[in-house]
Amino acid sequence: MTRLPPLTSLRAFEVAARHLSFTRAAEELHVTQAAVSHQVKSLEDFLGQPLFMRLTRALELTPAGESYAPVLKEAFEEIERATRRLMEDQDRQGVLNVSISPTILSRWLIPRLADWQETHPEIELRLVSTPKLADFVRDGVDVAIRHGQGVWPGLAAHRMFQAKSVPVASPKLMNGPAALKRPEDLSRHTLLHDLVEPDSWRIWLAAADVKEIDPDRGMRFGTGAEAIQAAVEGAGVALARRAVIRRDIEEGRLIIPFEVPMPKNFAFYVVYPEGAAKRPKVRAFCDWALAQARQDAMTEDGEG
Amino acid sequence: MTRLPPLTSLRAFEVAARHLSFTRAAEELHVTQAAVSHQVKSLEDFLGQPLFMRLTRALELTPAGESYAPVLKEAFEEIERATRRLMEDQDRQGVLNVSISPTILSRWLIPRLADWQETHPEIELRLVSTPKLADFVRDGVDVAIRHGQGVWPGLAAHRMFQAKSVPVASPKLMNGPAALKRPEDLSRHTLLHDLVEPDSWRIWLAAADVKEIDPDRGMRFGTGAEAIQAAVEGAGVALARRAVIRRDIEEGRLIIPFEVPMPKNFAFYVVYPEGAAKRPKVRAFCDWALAQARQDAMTEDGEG
DNA sequence: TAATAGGATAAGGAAAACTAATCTATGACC
DNA sequence: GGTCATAGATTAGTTTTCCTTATCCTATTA
Repeated sequence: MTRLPPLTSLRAFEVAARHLSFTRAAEELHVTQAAVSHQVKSLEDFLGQPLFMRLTRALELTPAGESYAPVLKEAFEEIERATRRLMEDQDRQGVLNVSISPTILSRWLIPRLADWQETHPEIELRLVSTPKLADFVRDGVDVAIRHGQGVWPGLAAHRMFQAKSVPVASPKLMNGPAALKRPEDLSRHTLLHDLVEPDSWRIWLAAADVKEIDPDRGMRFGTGAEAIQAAVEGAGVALARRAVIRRDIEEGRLIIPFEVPMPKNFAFYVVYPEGAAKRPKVRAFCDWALAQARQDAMTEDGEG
Repeated sequence: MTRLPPLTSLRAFEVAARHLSFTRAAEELHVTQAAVSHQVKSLEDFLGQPLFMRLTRALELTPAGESYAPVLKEAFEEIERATRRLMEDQDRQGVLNVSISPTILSRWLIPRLADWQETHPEIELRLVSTPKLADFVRDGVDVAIRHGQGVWPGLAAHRMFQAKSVPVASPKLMNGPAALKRPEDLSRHTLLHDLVEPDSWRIWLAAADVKEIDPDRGMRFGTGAEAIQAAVEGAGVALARRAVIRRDIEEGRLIIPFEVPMPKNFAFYVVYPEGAAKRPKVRAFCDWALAQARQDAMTEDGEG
């Protein structure tokens, strides 16, 4: 099979030909005008002939471009239609697979499930609660709620709410020579990790600007609840969401020795494969979850 | 318009679906098996569903893949057909525009023009002899003969023959305190440049492993012939092809003070836009020029 | 004639794509 | 039933491509 021109440049040309404007093509493609200009130029170089005549405040297609553009338009539309069809077929069954970490499942989603069933009786949620991040394709997951910085390659992410973790420890650890006064004092205590968010200490220590402590040392637990239990028993210092340990604080089993400001983008996100943005069920869940999160923000003010 | 999946991954999937093998798809695309594997995976991630079932020594399309592949095949074939049509339309007129530097035009092409007219009477060559590298699109050039390392982005290049340059100077410069004995001695003489190959001294000095001399200093002339004339008159040291200065050497006007081995890939190349590889006229010229160059190699042995 | 609109261009940086090396699974062969 | 060969997956690192920022250029238009 013959070598095709670079597909990115074909796409840029097709859009530019439709708009007869590099600037507007750039908007459609969510890139800059310079990018489109480059791509079209490189396609012209490949073909060895110009596709546009650059007039003063207008573009015009050359005869070559004139004959080329409609074919490309048709080809890309075909691809687009097929892609959409593929996505929609996935939505035939009334089931939506949601991957979600155990903590946020029990603390956040379960209490709101009644609302979901009321507003979307036709869509049955199938909840996959794994500590590890799900692989969308392999695990057949449609949408997930994840903790992170909002950037996952190939995935679309919408911020729900900030998930600020604070260090918690037994009050016993506040006295003595190793008393927890400043973040640096953590070097003399055991860090309690959980596998649901294995990076939380790394993130926290970076935010606290503590470089001397190896974020990987300490003990590992399956879930956050187990790590917190260990903290209650004085085994070390865990990271926990404020909402989760409110009761323990009030009843004196745990204290928060100190806090540091966390970057805003560490938060919970609704996440799905980029191509799934148009799937009605994914859309429905995403919209619902974000609306719920917005409500939280209003009523609880600074949850998590 | 809806977001399309990454086009590179669509292409990889389409080829893999045709072969039902990542390995063979990789061959067709001139990449490695790992590249295809990655691309297909990323497409599956984008779509949120698998397109292949990986059996043990075979690939099988999932129903989704089954319905997707033929559409893509058709779309890419359409693009391919349109591209070929575009290239062939360029060949309507019986004229081929050739960009070529003045020196090689007079020294190499002109003597062989009769042969071209004999073997390809239907194609009229239009020779564009510019010192500077031609812009294929803007200058309407179909094919060029250029000097370089054989790598130009977006262009296909076929090596014709090596173009080894040697330093030449008047015999007068061989004596006295600044006598030319080793490449380092050039620091005490004027470098004579020409605009046709403005980088030749830079390349030569790099090959000679001389770092102390600024390759840009010296005098500049329009053509190699002028620079050589200046060398004859003792103005400095020029770089010239052996064939060009043979007479001057024999008659004692110039000498070659020393030589250094030059990398093999510095040579003259037949060059055209990648997409033009299938154009009959470009093909014809390219084949002819390469055949001529091969003949040279046999009869002259080490020309240039 | 200054302001504006739209494209071109250069240089540097970010992201995607590719490679090399290695690993895994399984069917074939003796 | 052990060993070999085949084909895809995976990981880490590199290369290439692509994109952006900033600036320039030209022709209109106010």
